[in-house]
Amino acid sequence: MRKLSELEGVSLGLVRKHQPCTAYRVRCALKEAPSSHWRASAGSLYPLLNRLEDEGLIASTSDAGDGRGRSLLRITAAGRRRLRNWILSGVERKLIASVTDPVRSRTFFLDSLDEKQQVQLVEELIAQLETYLAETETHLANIAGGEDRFGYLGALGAVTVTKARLDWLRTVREHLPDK
Amino acid sequence: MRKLSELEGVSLGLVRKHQPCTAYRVRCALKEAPSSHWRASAGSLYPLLNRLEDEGLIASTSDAGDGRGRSLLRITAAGRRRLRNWILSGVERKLIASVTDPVRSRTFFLDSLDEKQQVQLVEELIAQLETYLAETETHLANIAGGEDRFGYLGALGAVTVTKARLDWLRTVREHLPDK
DNA sequence: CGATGCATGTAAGCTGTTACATGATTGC
DNA sequence: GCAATCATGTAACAGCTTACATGCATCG
Repeated sequence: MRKLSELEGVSLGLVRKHQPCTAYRVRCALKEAPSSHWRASAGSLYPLLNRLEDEGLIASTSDAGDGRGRSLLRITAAGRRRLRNWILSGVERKLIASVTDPVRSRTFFLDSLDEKQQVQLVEELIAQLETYLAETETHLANIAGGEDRFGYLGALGAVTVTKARLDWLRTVREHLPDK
Repeated sequence: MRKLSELEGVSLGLVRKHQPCTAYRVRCALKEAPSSHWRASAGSLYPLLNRLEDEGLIASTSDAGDGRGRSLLRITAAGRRRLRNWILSGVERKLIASVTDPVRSRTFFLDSLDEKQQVQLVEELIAQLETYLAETETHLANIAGGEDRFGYLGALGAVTVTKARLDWLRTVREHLPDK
């Protein structure tokens, strides 16, 4: 039984959460959250969902009441088992440590810039991260009080981590000379 | 002038930091930090560095004193310009927001598990993250006091974010029933 | 009746991985 | 002399992206 990729796991979970729903709906769900890493391009999602259907993890029924040839997706019993399996696979060391951050990657080489540029860049990054933090907080506020407890907790994670990144960037700023 | 990929930017920065050094040395540098996302497989790095050389961003001189056919890499003036360019590209919204976290992705669908499994998984994740945090802290302590200021600040970022993820996971635990 | 959104898909490409293969050097 | 490390590379594939293409539905 092959391992599900990250996008496959997330997509399967979203089908379960929104079922019955179209593939298009899953795409939108992937794009809704500001913290979502996925571009959820049509080019990845449609073949991916077809693959999951071929493996019997989701089932589709064509919607007779709609002329757009759309099909409604549902997770199957086998799909639920595989989803649980995918969730439990999250304890692997490799996954725990695989948090990427392009901002942090660049910080390592900040001494390539002269001091004036360093200050300018870091301050700009702080401003951008503040905007992004506000977006994640708004999103969190929007889903607060809803019935999706774990959706809320996930969004809370995005806010918490963004705050930490911002704190850290401010520390970096303090290590640079004043203007 | 094509855009450098993340790994290209990081590799170019590492050549600059460790020059003159072998490609193998760059690979090791990528694997040293516990927070490094990159597997830095030979299959990606060697072709990548050859590409950077073809574009004149790094220069190699074969080491006559070594029979292993190894070559020593240095960054060129054009390479330094491109590296600065890559660092400054970090302010793009797309990059700011592209922080992936497989643990968080899975949290969204935790209601697929029964409560007992939820508690067990989250506690296991907390334990794993604690171990990982200890690794990043050890690494930070190892490079503290060295002359690489931004290397230290980058590693500090990894520790800060890991602490935040752990805090958040403990909050998730509190939302689950007691044992 | 035209713009926007819903809905699905293909083709080509980018960026990285794993697995395999080779050989020299160094230290015990 | 044998194992571990240094050193470089190729082939196949995985996973996702962008760009393109198509067409119906809905609302003003």
